[in-house]
Amino acid sequence: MGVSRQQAAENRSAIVAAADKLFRERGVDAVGLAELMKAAGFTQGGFYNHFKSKDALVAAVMDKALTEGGATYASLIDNAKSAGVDPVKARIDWYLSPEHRADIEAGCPLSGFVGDARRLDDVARGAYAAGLAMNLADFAKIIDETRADGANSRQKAIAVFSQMVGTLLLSRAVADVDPSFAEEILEAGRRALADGRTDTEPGHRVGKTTR
Amino acid sequence: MGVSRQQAAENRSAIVAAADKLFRERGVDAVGLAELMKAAGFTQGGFYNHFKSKDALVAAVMDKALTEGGATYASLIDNAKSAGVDPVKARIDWYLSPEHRADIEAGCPLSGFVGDARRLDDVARGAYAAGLAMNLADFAKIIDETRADGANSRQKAIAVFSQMVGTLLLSRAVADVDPSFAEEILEAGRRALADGRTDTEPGHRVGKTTR
DNA sequence: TGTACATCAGTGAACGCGCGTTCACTGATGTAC
DNA sequence: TGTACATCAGTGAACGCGCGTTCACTGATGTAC
Repeated sequence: MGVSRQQAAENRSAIVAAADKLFRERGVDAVGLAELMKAAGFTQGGFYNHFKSKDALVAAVMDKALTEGGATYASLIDNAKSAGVDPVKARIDWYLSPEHRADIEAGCPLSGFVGDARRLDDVARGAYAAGLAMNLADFAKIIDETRADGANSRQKAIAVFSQMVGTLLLSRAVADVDPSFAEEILEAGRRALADGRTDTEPGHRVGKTTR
Repeated sequence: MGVSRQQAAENRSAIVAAADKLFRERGVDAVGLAELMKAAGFTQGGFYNHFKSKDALVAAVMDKALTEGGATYASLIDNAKSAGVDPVKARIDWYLSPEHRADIEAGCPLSGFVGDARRLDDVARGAYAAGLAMNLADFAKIIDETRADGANSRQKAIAVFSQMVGTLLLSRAVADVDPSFAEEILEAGRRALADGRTDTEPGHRVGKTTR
């Protein structure tokens, strides 16, 4: 239909954004290209002007979701710091909130795709692994900066993030069927991380924090 | 072809077993009934003698995997107890082993299906939630029985299990692409749970356990 | 700056293929007498 | 216990459908002169 190069680039982004949303919601296999292109506001045939295959789109989605996720985190942490709030606690509280559990589409892609990553093609799996590595490095850096005892900050970052991911996923898996069970899981995760943070907290604060 | 009732029941089990394996490996959507029936040793048409739809099979798989998973756990714990080993530690060590990470097909179905559970139909989701509830109740009971301070055993069981699931899934997600990263994740999870067990350990043992 | 043409992001129909499901048929198993 | 028949787990071909992908075509954008 004749479209400027800039418009074409924006259209490509719209396709990736629609795919990101639909893939997390229903899984990559369950979303067809016709439906996807329609959701992005186009007709089916245009897809191959932007991507050479569905796999290429999946890789692009992975890349965008994980890069963008990093940026979202960074601003969350900056806000927490400038508001004088403990950025580690801010991150955990957001991660294990009912809001984040409900918002799969815009939530953490590392959780959203963790079950699928293993089954995707090489490029997409590489993007996932790179995104996770970046996220953990960020997290370890924050722990280093805000904790008196920064020793083993990377190991702590991995352990805390694993706890966050496991808690969120289990809570999500049962949320539709048994909401109070889902809430109990979230709460147990929050408490464990609050208690566990005696390890990673500044020396003068020990024990539970009140919420 | 004329087959006894008992043989038919065994054949049904073979279909469920093949589906369990294939669904975990590649995802429910990626496995077709023709391929599935062939893997179980039958032709495509026979499927509907046993299940009224693919969704019904999914529910049956979920039910079988989670019930059976409970039984496997129980025997693991019994063995640990009779060998004089801490059953909580035995469970964690097995869960976060490279062997369990590699063995998705026969491993913990709560991890194997956690990413998919949300997207399955009501019956399958219900089976998943019930399986998780049973597993956590079991785990809490073991903590109660083996720990001096059994207070909040259910909350501890949830938190520890979430950590196990998150660690295993993240490790699995990057295992193909970056094996040493995957190993680092597993190790960080093991250490966190060993340290964290100061909470759930008998009073006279505090601090890291050597491995 | 204006004209002529190549580019390429769109459209929408069509392709072959494999999906879940249905069907007519087979023949040993299980039942009735 | 033996015979006659109904049952039903198998087979394998066929169904319509939606999938990922390809194609011929359109026409505004972008480029060459």
